[in-house]
Amino acid sequence: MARERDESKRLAILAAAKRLFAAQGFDATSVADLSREVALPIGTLYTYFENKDAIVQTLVEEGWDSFFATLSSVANGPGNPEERLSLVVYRFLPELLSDLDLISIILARADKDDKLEEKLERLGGLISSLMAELAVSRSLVFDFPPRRAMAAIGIYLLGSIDTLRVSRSAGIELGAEDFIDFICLSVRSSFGVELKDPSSSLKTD
Amino acid sequence: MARERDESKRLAILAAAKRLFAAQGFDATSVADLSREVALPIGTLYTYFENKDAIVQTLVEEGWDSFFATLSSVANGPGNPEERLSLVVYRFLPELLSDLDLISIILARADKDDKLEEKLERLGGLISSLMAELAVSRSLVFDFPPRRAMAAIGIYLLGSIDTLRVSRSAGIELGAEDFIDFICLSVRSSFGVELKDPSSSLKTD
Amino acid sequence: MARERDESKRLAILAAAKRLFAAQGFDATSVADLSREVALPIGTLYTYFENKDAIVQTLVEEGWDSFFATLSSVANGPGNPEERLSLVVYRFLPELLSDLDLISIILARADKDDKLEEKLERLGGLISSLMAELAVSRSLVFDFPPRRAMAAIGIYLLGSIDTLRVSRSAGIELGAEDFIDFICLSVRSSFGVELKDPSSSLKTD
Amino acid sequence: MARERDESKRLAILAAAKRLFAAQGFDATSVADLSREVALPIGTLYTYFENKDAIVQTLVEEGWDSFFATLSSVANGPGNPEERLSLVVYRFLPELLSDLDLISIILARADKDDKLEEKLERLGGLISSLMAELAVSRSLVFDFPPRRAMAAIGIYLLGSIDTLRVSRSAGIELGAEDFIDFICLSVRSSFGVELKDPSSSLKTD
DNA sequence: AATGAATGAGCGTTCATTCAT
DNA sequence: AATGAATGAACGCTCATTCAT
Repeated sequence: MARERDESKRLAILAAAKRLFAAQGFDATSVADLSREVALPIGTLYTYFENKDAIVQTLVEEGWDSFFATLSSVANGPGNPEERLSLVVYRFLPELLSDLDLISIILARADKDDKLEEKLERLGGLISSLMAELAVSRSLVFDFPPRRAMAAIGIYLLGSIDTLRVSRSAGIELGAEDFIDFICLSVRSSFGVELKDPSSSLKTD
Repeated sequence: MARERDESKRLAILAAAKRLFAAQGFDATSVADLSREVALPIGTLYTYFENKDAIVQTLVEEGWDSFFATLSSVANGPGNPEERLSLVVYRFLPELLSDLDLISIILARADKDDKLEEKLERLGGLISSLMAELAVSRSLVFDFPPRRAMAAIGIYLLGSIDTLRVSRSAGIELGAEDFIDFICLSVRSSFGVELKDPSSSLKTD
Repeated sequence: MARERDESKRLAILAAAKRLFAAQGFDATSVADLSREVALPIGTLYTYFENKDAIVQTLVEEGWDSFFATLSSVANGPGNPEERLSLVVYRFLPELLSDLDLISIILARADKDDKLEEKLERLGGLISSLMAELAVSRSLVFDFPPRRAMAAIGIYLLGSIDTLRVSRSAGIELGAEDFIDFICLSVRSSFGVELKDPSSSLKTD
Repeated sequence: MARERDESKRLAILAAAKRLFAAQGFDATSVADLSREVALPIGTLYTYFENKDAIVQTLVEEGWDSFFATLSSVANGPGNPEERLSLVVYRFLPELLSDLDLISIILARADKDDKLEEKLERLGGLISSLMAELAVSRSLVFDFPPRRAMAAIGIYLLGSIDTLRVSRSAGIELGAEDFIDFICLSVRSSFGVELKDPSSSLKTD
């Protein structure tokens, strides 16, 4: 039998692509660069991916899948709405911000993603329904029509991501905790909900 | 080389470049594309700009200059801090968001901008000092250490910009007013300051 | 390498190659295309043939062998010269024209065939000697020096083949019978010999 | 002003392409080969032709145009039908056969030519109407239904061309005069028309 | 013996920049 | 000064063949 297709090579290609595409951009990265980075001949890259575009697309799709998996396990998981919102902020957001390379690529290629609307709707839906549950549990009337909800989610999420990205480019040291800090502040002053870090809650009470 | 003779041609090149770079990206736009779009021979482009990169750089620099001019005239202008903050939100932000092409380019090339840190500091400084004035005038103690201020400004500004950009790519219709609406809401609940549209204030009082 | 084990696989490869090489050309057909068409792994093709070129060469050689077998059985067979010439036209020519794929390949690769001269001489010899017999039996003096004979045979044979091939490309519906019809006409007016379809001759006399 | 587009370069490219495409085939000739043969950098070839395919297409189209120009000037020219048919055979056919490289390419790419039907109809029309005139002038009733006429023209024309091509590949020395000789013989025995070489007719009468 | 992943030279094409005019 | 044809390195990708399994 001939050699088996080697998943570790596929993953190595994706990892190298993530590094290079984030660092220098998709167009500025040649397949030859990629082949050098991953230490595999050019032809081999084409054994694992149909073309250069398929590499970014896989990166983006698997990235969203992973983010969605974390987000929905947290947003639809057990616990009351406050706890789940805390998890979104203290678990999901740091995971998101930890993969700055991937989100740089996702943002840079948003305009080429033809399932983007679907993804945003899904993302918006998950967070909106969590907010709605929170409103019900608190007997509050949140005045959040869809457009305002969309704007709010976008601003907090994309704002955190992009500020992190840009500040890193500028050599300014901001970290995930700075955004979490600000979002908690905003949530408290807007909704009167105090989000607590679930990992430290074990100790406090 | 680069002998600026006819300002209208120079501006036409920049305008065409803004359109094309925003629509298809810097790398995907050839100098020949640009020459076709602006209906000027390739050689002429090189009379006005040293090379392709100098075109984006000029676009980015003049864009920031224009944004700064508006922002500082408003932030350092006459009126009390509340009024000036209102102008930032109701005058500066719409101007910023109206030039989506330019900010797409600025964001996409942030990582190549070697004066980015300086710009962000200047931007942060302008807004931070306005916030500080607001605190003094209101006798409030805003707990806004530099990192939190940076995060806040980044989130609102970049969040608005990028949400607008991404939503447009996804075919979702959000407009500047949705972001203004959300930011006013946030400012009110965080600082207790009610921002009013200055254009309508003429009539109310 | 090239260990002929399973004759049916070898034939399947040749049949698939004939189809693809005729339809898209030798250079435009990849070994991978061929492997897909014949539903056999690439490696297996190399078990049956040393390389891609050996496949066309085999196709061409076996094609000529088959044509020669038919032609010489008919030209050297029983019957008087008129009957045998009729068989050449009514039996051999239709067989030749029925395998348009093969003759397309043979013609397209004529310039790479290093036994071409030998083949043409053999072909010319078979037909020339039949014509000579016909002359003797009719007590005619055919003025057919070798060059004229060569030209005549080439024109009728290659002319029929190529006109059929080209007309098919152009979507014009010409069939073997049109060429037989014309050749019979030419033979009658040139040599005064009436060629009759041997299959119908059973009935007529 | 910049350099002017240089027609002599365009022609040099076409001439080199004719040589190489005829000698080794279109697919087997790389653009780099062509650039070497014509002693012009690769990029320059793309200044004159959109792509490799456009080069053959130009070659084929301009080739047909030239053939048609000769053929129609001769077939529709002055003189009685016999004289004009003589010119077709003694003027047009030698011109056709003299450019063996070009006709090799035309034949090899017939299946990619999407105006082939149109060309064949035009060619068939020119010759058919000349034959019809000949019939009228001779008060003969030629029994040439379209399919038979098509077959006849194809056989003589393509047969001559392809026999010449193949015989040259095989190292057999046949020349245009051999085909002219055979065609005159066929015309005489089929139609009773004696074709005379127009260049020698000056002397004979 | 049978396989199909691996390979890398070579393909057709592009394009930022130069420079003869 | 203004031009656009010229350039050639570099691009993304293919594929006949090999060889580890």
